[in-house]
Amino acid sequence: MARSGVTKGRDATRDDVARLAGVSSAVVSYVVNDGPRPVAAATKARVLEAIDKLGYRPNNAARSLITGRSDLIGLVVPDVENQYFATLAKAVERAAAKRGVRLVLGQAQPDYLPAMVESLAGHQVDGIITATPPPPDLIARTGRLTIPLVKLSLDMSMDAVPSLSPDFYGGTQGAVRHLAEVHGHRRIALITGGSPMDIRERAWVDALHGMGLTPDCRVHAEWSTPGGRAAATQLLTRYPDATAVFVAADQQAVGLISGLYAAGRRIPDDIAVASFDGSLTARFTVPPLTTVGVPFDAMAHDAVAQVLGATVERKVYPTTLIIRQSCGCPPESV
Amino acid sequence: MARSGVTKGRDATRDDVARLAGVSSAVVSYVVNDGPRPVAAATKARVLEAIDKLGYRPNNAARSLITGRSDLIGLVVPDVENQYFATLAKAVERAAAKRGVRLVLGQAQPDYLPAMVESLAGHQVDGIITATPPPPDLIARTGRLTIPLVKLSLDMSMDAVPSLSPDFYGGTQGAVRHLAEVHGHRRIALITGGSPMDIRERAWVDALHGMGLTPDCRVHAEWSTPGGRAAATQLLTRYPDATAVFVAADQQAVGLISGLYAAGRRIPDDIAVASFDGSLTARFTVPPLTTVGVPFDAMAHDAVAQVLGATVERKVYPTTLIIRQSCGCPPESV
DNA sequence: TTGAAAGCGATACCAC
DNA sequence: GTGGTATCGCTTTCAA
Repeated sequence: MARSGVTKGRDATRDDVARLAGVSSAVVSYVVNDGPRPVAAATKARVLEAIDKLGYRPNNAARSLITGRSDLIGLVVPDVENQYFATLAKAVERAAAKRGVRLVLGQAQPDYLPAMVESLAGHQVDGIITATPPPPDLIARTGRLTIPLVKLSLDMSMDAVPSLSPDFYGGTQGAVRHLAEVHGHRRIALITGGSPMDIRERAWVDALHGMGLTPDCRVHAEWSTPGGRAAATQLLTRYPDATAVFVAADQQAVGLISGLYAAGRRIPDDIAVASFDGSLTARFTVPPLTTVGVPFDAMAHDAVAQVLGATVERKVYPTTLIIRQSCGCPPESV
Repeated sequence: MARSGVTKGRDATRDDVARLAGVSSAVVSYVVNDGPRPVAAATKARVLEAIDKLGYRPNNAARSLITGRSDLIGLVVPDVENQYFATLAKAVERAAAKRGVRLVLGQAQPDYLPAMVESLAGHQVDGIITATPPPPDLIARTGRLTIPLVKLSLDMSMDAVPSLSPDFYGGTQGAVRHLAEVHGHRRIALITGGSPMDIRERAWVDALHGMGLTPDCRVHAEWSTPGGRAAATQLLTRYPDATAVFVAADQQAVGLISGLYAAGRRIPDDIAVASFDGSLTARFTVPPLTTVGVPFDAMAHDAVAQVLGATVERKVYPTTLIIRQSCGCPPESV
């Protein structure tokens, strides 16, 4: 059978290297880890040569067993196919790689999160970052949890789990105001997937109230592109007089645009759209989507640092309104 | 500091459980693994109770050390943010989870693949699935490679690595023929990111030749949405008379559509588009994209099975042409 | 049906 | 500067 590579039976171990180099296994360890004891240059060279010749590669399981660290962190998302989580995963993987840590990716809906956490913990990950909202009884359901857990890009809630998230409130308000103040819309609908009154919904309500408008056109839909597509129908049926929409996630906005287009509506002429996330896809919709940009890299960086021991605790990241054309701004206005 | 969960110092070990249950640690093992020796029902109950009370969770690193298996497999992609790889990652994660295996996700360009493989191997993954094309000297550059490696959704090439891929050739031909035979196009351009003459390019050439047409409008671009966007300009400049395009990847098609739209072209009226991948996003472009559907789940399932020991070797998966409107077909033709 | 004990591969402390 | 060696948590023969 054509297994790949040269199959030399069992991998070389540290003892093999020690034997070939004519040193003790401890020395091999010192060389591999640059410490904790010094090694003579000549000895070191011999060891390195042996390592190379044998194709020796330290066994992380063994190392992990004794050090208690695995250089693995877990990331849980509901669905990586969703562009938003894909972007998050990319950022987290990059941030982890920069620290020499590998990412174990798990997909789980909230219900299954406790089991997923258990599973990852069993694999000795050094920490877990979750973009899937933890059920209230997470801790109860996972026995004692001795490994760091941090929520990434989720509404902050009352649970004890540290949380890193974009400024949902401020970002949303900025976008809604842009629609009203720059483009003069008075009937600005909301599409969200949030549980009753997530932060974005609250921000939309407050923003409209603040401008003397009435927050009465809202439709809830799945946090996904098909969900946004379905929302288009709802919107058109229930609020035919809305002239603008704020969508809580780019993914939904993509579906919304598709639905609006299918219904013969023009964006932004018939209806203006602004959204939240600043995902890659928003640059390439037709027309390009005005959206609230989220600092994925900074958040991912801090999330990794946090589960790995630094203490960031909870933090809110500033967003930036990315103006494109779905809101009614001209093409070259950037 | 507000670390999450109850921190009870060190996790409970199998010995703790044994002590509490008043049995030997071997018995705990028998219970946890349902073998290899039988355990009396009463004893088992006591052990289970102790496990539960202590929140005991087997240490995978230790287990891996002795069994040689880690229940971890590696997946390498160039970029998970790219919708195509996100879809692949989702499918592979699901397939792995079904077998009780977790996924270690790595992002690496071809150049860095050998190092990534080394790193994953160090983490004792049971096998590696790569959607990043291996450089020709992968084996040479990774020392001996004793772990299963399989290429997923990549052109088959001459290297020794087993490969699972969609029917790039047949799928492409089908789409190109559809453009010509159903819609009557005679000038069908190609946009691809392939190295000189990837399979899709060859299929496009052959298909056109087979119909007495000339394959002379081709533009190469990055395998990404921005790449597709850039390709739009190229296409319009160099081949203004092309009335249809076949795009080698949905990602590029999304960018192309965006670029065409920005240039004031109507799809499919001014120019028809068909693409390859059948990704989620293709359903929601404006207009919806006609694309060659790839059986992601079947491929992912087999890839996991293969790296885990079953022997599928190499295989080509049939594709299906998903007719939507970018090619010129009517909305309700499905 | 249960227990004792030998490792799996690597780290790090303690002598030399 | 280098070499023994106990130890990490678990699986699995082998005896009892």
